[in-house]
Amino acid sequence: MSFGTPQGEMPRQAPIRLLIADDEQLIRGALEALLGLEPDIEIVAGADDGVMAAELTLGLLPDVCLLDLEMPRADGIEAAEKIIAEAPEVRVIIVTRHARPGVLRRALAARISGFVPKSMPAGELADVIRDVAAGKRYIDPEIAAAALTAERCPLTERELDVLRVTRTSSSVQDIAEALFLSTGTVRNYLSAAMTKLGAANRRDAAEQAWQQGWI
Amino acid sequence: MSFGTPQGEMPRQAPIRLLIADDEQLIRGALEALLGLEPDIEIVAGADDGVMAAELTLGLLPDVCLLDLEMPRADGIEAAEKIIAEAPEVRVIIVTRHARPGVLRRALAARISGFVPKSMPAGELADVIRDVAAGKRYIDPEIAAAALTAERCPLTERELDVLRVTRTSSSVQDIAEALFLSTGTVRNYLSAAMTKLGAANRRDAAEQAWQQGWI
DNA sequence: CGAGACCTGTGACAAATGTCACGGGTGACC
DNA sequence: GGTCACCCGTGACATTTGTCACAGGTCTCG
Repeated sequence: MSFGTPQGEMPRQAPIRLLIADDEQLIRGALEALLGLEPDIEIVAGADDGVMAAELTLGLLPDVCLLDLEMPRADGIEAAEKIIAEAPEVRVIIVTRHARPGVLRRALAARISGFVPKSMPAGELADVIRDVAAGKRYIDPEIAAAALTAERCPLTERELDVLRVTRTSSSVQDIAEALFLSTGTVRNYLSAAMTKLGAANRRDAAEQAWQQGWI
Repeated sequence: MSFGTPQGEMPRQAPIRLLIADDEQLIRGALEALLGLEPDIEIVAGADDGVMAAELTLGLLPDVCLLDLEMPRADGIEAAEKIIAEAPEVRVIIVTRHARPGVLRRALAARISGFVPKSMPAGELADVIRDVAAGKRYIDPEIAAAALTAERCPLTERELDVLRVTRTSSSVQDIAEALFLSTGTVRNYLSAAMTKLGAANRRDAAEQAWQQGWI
């Protein structure tokens, strides 16, 4: 378009090399179309899941990775951890549908550079990518505020374990077997968690903990 | 681009007028970018939810509506029902993340013209839109096969009602109050549904019925 | 060392849940 | 008219779940 002619006060010589990971092909293709319109962004690869995203990233070393949070095999944060551990110069942006406060904390702990919800206007995404490529950070202000006002987790490690399994088990018996505990112990943990969270039953408690991003 | 010059054997005079509804702005914007690249497609509006989609459609009368299934206020099928009832000449395509067999049946009953999963390659979407605009139908073959092999619902109307409420209520008492029934009756319906579905508890039964698209 | 938090377990109890048998009512279909 | 499916309810029963008190173990911190 502009034959590389500098336009702004700080022109970037090479285009920003971008990798996009999203398990929904339609969405990934649409994002590629959206960002492909930007002259200073070059899409170098697309990935279907977290494992593939990490592998491609470590091979191609793009400037920026756009990772969906919900993906098979490895979620966006797991992929980000692997990427940043082995190629810390790559900047990672997490995109998510349901932004839970605790997830942002997990993402920040993984040292990601950007965190945006899918509710963000499409026109702003390219600017976020440019900021991140330039070494800045971008955290969605709504989610950041929610994460700051959210109280920290009152549950113990074991209570969290039990709630985690609760989400996929139907009976206390199942939970106990999965964790190699007696049913009585499981019920004690569940009762404690329910009391702390003010939940009426274990499923509500597990749902609350999930919403908060604690599990 | 082509100044209206016929290019194919059956050139369409005017571009296809398209409305896109998706509650996630980023996705909607990306789809607009993707489809905006097609010279024969003109995006006339975007909507954030099902109610807004129906209102805009009835006002603008686009050729084709692309509706996300999961939306606030009214889901894609509810919006499609309203649109097709009042403006049957508008073609509707439903796009969905989790394609459950029963949902396809509901969508077909609403007389939609297209049904595509978000796992579809982005490049094919424009072709589907063209086919649909030309009066054809496009149903994703995977989902169609699943819908044909899926057995039909063994549950009675009332059992389905109870399972529907079960998904959002925590106790039998709540379900009974929501449906103006006695708790005993609710437990009987639940027991019957659980037996028919081979579920261990009411939540599993509700989950199964949901997965099948029966509720 | 003592206090306190956490992990794990038991036993007892009340409430919620699921199962079963049974009753009466309606409406459709043969 | 009889049969059948469905709707709605009751009552009795076993199981599951949630609550509570308590107890022994580890580990950390002052």
